[in-house]
Amino acid sequence: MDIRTTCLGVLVMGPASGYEIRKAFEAGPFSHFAEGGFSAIYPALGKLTEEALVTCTVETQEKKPDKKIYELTKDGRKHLIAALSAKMPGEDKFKSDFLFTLFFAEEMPRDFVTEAIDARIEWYRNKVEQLKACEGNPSKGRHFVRLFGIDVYQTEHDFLVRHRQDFINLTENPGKNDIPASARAAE
Amino acid sequence: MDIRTTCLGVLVMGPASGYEIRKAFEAGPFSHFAEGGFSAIYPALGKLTEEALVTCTVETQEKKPDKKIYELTKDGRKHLIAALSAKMPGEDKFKSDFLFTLFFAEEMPRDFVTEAIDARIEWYRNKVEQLKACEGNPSKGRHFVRLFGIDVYQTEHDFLVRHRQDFINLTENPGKNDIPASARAAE
DNA sequence: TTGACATATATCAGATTGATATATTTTCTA
DNA sequence: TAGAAAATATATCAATCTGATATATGTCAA
Repeated sequence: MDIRTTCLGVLVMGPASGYEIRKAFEAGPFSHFAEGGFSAIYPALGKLTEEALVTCTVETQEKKPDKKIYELTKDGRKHLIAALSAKMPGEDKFKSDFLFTLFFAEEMPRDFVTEAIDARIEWYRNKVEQLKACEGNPSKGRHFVRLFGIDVYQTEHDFLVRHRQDFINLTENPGKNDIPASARAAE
Repeated sequence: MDIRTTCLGVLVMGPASGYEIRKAFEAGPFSHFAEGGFSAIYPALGKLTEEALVTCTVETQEKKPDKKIYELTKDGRKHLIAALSAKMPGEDKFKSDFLFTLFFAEEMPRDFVTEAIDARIEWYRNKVEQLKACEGNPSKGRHFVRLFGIDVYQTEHDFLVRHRQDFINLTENPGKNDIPASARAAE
C-alpha cells in the first residue's frame, strides 16, 4: 500500500495537516500498522491535491508557517475504498532489530541483552496501557483493530517476561563486554 | 538496521549465496523479523566484500550462472556483534495492509472482508504449523526467537477466529458491492 | 510438451527513509 | 525567571530500498 492511499485513510477521520497525519502514524490510531515520515507525506499530499482526491485550504498563521489543511473529497473517498478492495491485502511486514539481536543472544554482552529486554518489556507494557486507555467512541472497525493490537502487544510482553531469564542465561559475558568467548575459554 | 548488517547475520548460519540469503528472508529462519530483496542484497554483498567483512568464492556451474558463495570473515563477525551492540535496538516496525483495510471494515464490501479474513486465518494457521514443525538443533537464541514467533502468530490467529463474525457484521454490503450505503438508506 | 516453479544473478526507475534546515511558541526545569 | 527542551509546521536531499523486469537453464507434473 503506498503512502498516498494511507494518507487518504487518515483523512477519513477528518481534515488534517501534513503534520497531523504524521502524528497519526507516529502515535495515533494508525501507529500500530502504518507508517510514513514527512518526506513521504508532503509530496503525497501534493499529488493527491493535483488528482483532486483531497482539497487543500491554507490557513494563514501569524509568525508560524501557514498550515495547510487537507480534506478528503467524494472522489478521494471512493478512490480509497476502490484501492482497498482492488485486491486482497498483501502479507504483513514485521521488522524487528530487537529479535534480530536476540537471535544472536549467545554472542551478545549480558548487560546489553538484559537492558534491551527490560526496556522492551516496559515499552510493551506502555503500549498495552495506552491502547486500553484510548476509549472514546471510535468507529467499530477501529475498535476491533485496537483490540487486535492489545492482544498482540500483551502476548509479546508476556513472552518476554516469561523468557527474560532464558535469554540472559544464553549470554556469555557477565559484564566483561570486550573479552571474546574464545579467550575466556582458557579460564 | 541496514541490509548489510542483516546479511552478515544470515552468514553467521554458514556460507551462502545471495539467492540463499534471500530465501532466509523470504521463508527461512529470519523471515519473521527481517527482509530484503535481491536488489538490496547483491549490492550489499558487493560492499561487504570490498570491506573484507565477507569473502566471495565463485563456484563455476555449467549452464547456470556462476554461484557466488559468501563467507563471513573474522572481521565480519566482530563487525556484526559490534553493530548490534552499538546501541539499543530501535522500535519494531509493523506494517499491515490487512489491518488498515479492516479499520475501514464498515465501508468495505462484505464478501471482500470475509474472504480477506478467512485467507488470513489460514495464513496464520500455516505459519504456526511451519514454525512448530521446524525442530532440528538450532542455536538457543534462534530457538527462543522462534517460540516468540509461534506465540504471536497464534495470538493473531485466535483473535481473527474470535472476531471474524464481528468484522463481517460491520460491513454494509451483502454482495452488492457497487451500491453505496447512502443509496441503500432509501430502501 | 507446455506451463509453472526453482535456481541464479543483475539492473533500474521510482518510492521511501533519515538527516537536516528554518522559524516560532509552549512547556518544563534549574 | 531565564534558559533549555519539546512541540508546531513545512520542506528538501542524498542515500537506501522496493518492485518490476531481464536473462538462462533445469525440473517436475499434467
